[in-house]
Amino acid sequence: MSRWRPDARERLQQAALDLFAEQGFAATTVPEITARAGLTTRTFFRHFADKREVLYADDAEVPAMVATMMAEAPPSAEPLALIVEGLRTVAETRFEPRKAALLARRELVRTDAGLQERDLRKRAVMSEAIREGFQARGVDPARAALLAETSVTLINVSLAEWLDAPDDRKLYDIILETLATLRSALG
Amino acid sequence: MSRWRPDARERLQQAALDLFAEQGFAATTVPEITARAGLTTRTFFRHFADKREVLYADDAEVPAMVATMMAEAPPSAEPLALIVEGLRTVAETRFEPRKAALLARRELVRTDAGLQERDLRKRAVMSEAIREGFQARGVDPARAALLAETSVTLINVSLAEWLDAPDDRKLYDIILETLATLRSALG
DNA sequence: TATGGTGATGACACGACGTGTCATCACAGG
DNA sequence: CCTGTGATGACACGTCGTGTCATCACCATA
Repeated sequence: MSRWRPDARERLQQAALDLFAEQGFAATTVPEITARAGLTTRTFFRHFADKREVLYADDAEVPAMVATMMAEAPPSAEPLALIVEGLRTVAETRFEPRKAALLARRELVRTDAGLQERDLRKRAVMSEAIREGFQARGVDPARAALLAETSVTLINVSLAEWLDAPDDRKLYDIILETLATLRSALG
Repeated sequence: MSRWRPDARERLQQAALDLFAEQGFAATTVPEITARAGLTTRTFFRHFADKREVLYADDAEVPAMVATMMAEAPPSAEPLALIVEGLRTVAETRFEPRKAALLARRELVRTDAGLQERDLRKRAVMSEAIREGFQARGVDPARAALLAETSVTLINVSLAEWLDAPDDRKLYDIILETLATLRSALG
């Protein structure tokens, strides 16, 4: 038997999610989490930068994934088509299969200002990745920033709607509708 | 003579800004700030919700101002025209006269992740105010959310560009350019 | 003039977060 | 068998932010 039970990170994450669901985010202390996971407080902060990060561990690689997608797309691809295609992949691989978890997280975030700020930061990181992706493709900086912010707006507005929609609604379809709405609004 | 020197809030704000400029945000403690202002730590937190808020005190009333403007605009106004006109007012009254302060704040925010999160939260609050303004005018929820997010994107992308532009460039002109760029990018 | 209310501040304790640092010790590789 | 490595424990510590009670100039009113 090894010195410690394996999967410390996963145990911490599970304990944290359980406790947040039971008593809320703010009311849960890090020592409580680590006690349930059978570890020490210090170890929690070796795996997660802070208490909020544990809620976003599953999304850590998404920006890099987006960057890769953008780098590998054919040079001829139009920015808007690139966005739509990218959002489709992210929607299908990262969001559609996790609706319940995303709903639970949204509920938690709603209750805590600090979590809202962290949520916004994650969006900003995503926007930054997209912006860099466009700039690497030769799009000029101002346009790249604008396209990136707009992409993030598209996914977030659509995501919010999808989370409240019946289960048979596809996120990708909502994204397309949202894009159409945006176009008509700027008409 | 009154029991305490007046303007406690302003003194705290000034002391904080000075110290942040001298030693950075993270390296400055709240007791340092209050010592310089001649007050106690507890008093700081009576005037500002947390250490970061002191940097945003001057913008506290902006969302309410936007809400008022939107409520008072003639019912016939088109959403897009409303946005442009609103951004013009905000640009001229709240941003143009404060370029130096805004540059200094941006520099501080750049150095601290926590400040970045707070900055994003302020944008989200603004977006929320705009969204509610549109909904109160009868715009349907999805469209209102989209218009609000897009408005905030417009002002932020434009603001970033304006802060780096020569002093004779007008923020409002940059906003118009940004809007044109956005239209063409979605075209 | 007296009196009682009010509102801003001080003083103090405290819990929680997050970090620095050193010790421990199973495990892998030579 | 030996040695380095990497994950964890143990512990101290600084900072943030809140709860609570005391203080006391100022003000309104009788």
